[in-house]
Amino acid sequence: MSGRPTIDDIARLAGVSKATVSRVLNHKPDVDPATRDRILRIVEEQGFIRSIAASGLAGGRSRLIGVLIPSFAWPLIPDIMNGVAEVIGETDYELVTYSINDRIRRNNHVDIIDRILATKLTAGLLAIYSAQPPQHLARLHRQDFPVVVIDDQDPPPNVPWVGIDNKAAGYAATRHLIQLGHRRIAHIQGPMQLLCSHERYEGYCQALQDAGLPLLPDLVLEGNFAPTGGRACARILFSMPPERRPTAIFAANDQTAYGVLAAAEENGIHIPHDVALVGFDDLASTTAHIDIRPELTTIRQPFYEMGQRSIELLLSLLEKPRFPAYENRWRYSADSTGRGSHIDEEKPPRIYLPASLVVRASCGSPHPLTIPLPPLDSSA
Amino acid sequence: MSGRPTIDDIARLAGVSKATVSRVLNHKPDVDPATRDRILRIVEEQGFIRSIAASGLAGGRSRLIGVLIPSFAWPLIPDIMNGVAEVIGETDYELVTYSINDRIRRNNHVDIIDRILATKLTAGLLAIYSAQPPQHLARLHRQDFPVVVIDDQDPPPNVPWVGIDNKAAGYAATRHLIQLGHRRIAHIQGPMQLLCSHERYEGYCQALQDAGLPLLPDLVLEGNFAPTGGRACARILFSMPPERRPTAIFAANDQTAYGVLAAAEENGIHIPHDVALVGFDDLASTTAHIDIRPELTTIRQPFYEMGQRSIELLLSLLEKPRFPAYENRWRYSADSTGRGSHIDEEKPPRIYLPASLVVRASCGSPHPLTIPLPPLDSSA
DNA sequence: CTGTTAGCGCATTCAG
DNA sequence: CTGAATGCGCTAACAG
Repeated sequence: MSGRPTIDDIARLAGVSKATVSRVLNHKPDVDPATRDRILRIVEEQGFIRSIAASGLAGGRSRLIGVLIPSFAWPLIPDIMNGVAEVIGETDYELVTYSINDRIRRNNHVDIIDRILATKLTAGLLAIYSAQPPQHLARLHRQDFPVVVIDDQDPPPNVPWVGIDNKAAGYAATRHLIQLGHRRIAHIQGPMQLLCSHERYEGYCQALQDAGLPLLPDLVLEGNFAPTGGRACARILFSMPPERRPTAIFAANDQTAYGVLAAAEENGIHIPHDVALVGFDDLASTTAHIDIRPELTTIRQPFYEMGQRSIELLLSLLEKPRFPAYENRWRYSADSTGRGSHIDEEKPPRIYLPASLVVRASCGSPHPLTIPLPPLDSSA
Repeated sequence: MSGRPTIDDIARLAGVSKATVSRVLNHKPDVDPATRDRILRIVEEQGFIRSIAASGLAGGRSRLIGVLIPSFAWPLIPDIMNGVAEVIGETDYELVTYSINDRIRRNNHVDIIDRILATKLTAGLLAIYSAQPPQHLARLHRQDFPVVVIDDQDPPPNVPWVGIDNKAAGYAATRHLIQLGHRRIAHIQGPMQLLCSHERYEGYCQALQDAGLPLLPDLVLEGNFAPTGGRACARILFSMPPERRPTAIFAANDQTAYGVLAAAEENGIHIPHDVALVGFDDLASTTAHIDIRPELTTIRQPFYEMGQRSIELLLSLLEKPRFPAYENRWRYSADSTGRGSHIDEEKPPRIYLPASLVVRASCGSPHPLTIPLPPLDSSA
């Protein structure tokens, strides 16, 4: 008892065997309520926290959750991670972060996924927006390693996934501009290697079509999800003769829209007076720290909730009894093509979170307004 | 050998005892070079990575590094963490992130520091910009728990620390404006609970004094390190009668400067023509993702390097032989007041990294220009 | 320089 | 419902 208390100390103090203490700590049902309470009280008094390393080793199941992120500088990460951290903070799990580094890891025969598997350090993995080929994740999943994917570009079938309906959101953004009376609506896409870029574009096309508007190829340009791309594309659009120039732009994300704003200023184009602008993402961590004028009408992705839900889902994969499944907590849409995966018997592994349209000044709205998107309406 | 190889498998394949394998893995010097190579080859072939949990348990020294961050959304974090992750990626250590959540943790009798100590999960801690009272960190340090602090508001004496010389940087920013010919230079401070806000302000005062300029109290306002504060303060400054209005503003960080830009636009004030503006930080993760016009003249803090150096320092605290100390790699300035701490015999635990002045359009410079700051010249 | 022996702190059998 | 025994995978003393 010189250092921190160990489970033996607690057992001694409680007058029980350490096996019983262990049972209580692991939420086993078959313990006498009285002794359970006594043990918990002593645990509390002593400030006892059991060693994650030891219990992981002994039980074969660690209480560390891995989070794989492309880069800490990817703007979505802070928002998502705050949600992740909030849920983890309520549990006795901790977070191990793996980031995909530009530079080579020391042992470059073994990639990160191998490393995650080989160290057997973490009990499960949350993969955020992975730039890794999804097959790697599929491999993990196939090996019965619990994985949840957030917004991956093309989630392997049956890998649990949390995200939004990008097509519906693209549809809503475009429809908003149409309802404002715009007829020449441009779209600056995200990088077309990403599935979400395609989906948002599909929503754009669908909205035009549903409104009987023509899809004008000149008004669709591929950006890069960064201001540089938005700026370059907007310059092209703004240099068009007035009669062909768009009166509104749907940018595939906010950063692209920032580039559009810069280009507009260069060209003496006033937003929203001359051109209306809609973005996509509405990151809390960004909007709190910069001061973009005019404020952007945009699609808000619920990143914080994505973080929460994805960790909750992962935890339920790890310990169903403690962290019950979410049958009724969210809307989900089943991928019914699964065959053979052990996850098949589960509820479908795709969780769609509701996005919303946030109307602000860049479309001419005097007062901000948040409009929830309707449930998966227009999805083909 | 059905699952992942274990150290026994390697030992068997190499025809040695597992103790020897362990010695090799732990970089012990006393192993026959030939067998060492053979073992390493087999380790490589098998893709063997030893369990962090088990080796931590057995050796009493884990290979997990804790990183304590206030919030993932704090803008400095991505830049720093990328540097941290790069160094960690070269080692066999992994990162455990602890973030200070607004909400209560489940067991709120035990704060995060206690938790970090109690789980004995991590071998050391990097505390970034902690909003926690520094005494907590001092407690860790006193318990011989290896800690390194980045840019903490008031680092306890003798706790290893990595950062910049804020006073010198504030001095350089202000002097730049003076050299441009400005005489009425305002300063929008950071929140004055933070030490760095005081230091930057001191640099500002010193620069004015050295130039024989009066310190005008009306021109010093306290912001909050966010655009809202910058905007509010700038409105006050811009509403002053022309003869008292500043011709230049030194904002204590870039986010504050963004607020100034917004206020300028509101008031029809042109930057840099009417008012020159200097910021502070120059975060790579921010500038890459937004498109602020005009581009900000600012002080660049080497956050990526801070991340790298702080982890290297922490690693050297943990394993001096493997990760040698940094006697000659950086300039440092000793805090010679230490008494009794075991770190005393070490090289001084304060590492000052060089900042630089980045000249851009917000001061009227047509072309960006980076000027390294001179070594700790003007520090009192 | 190397093998043998004991645990690290805990979860999990298996009896009772 | 509970205690005693066994071992997770690895490192750290020991001897040799």
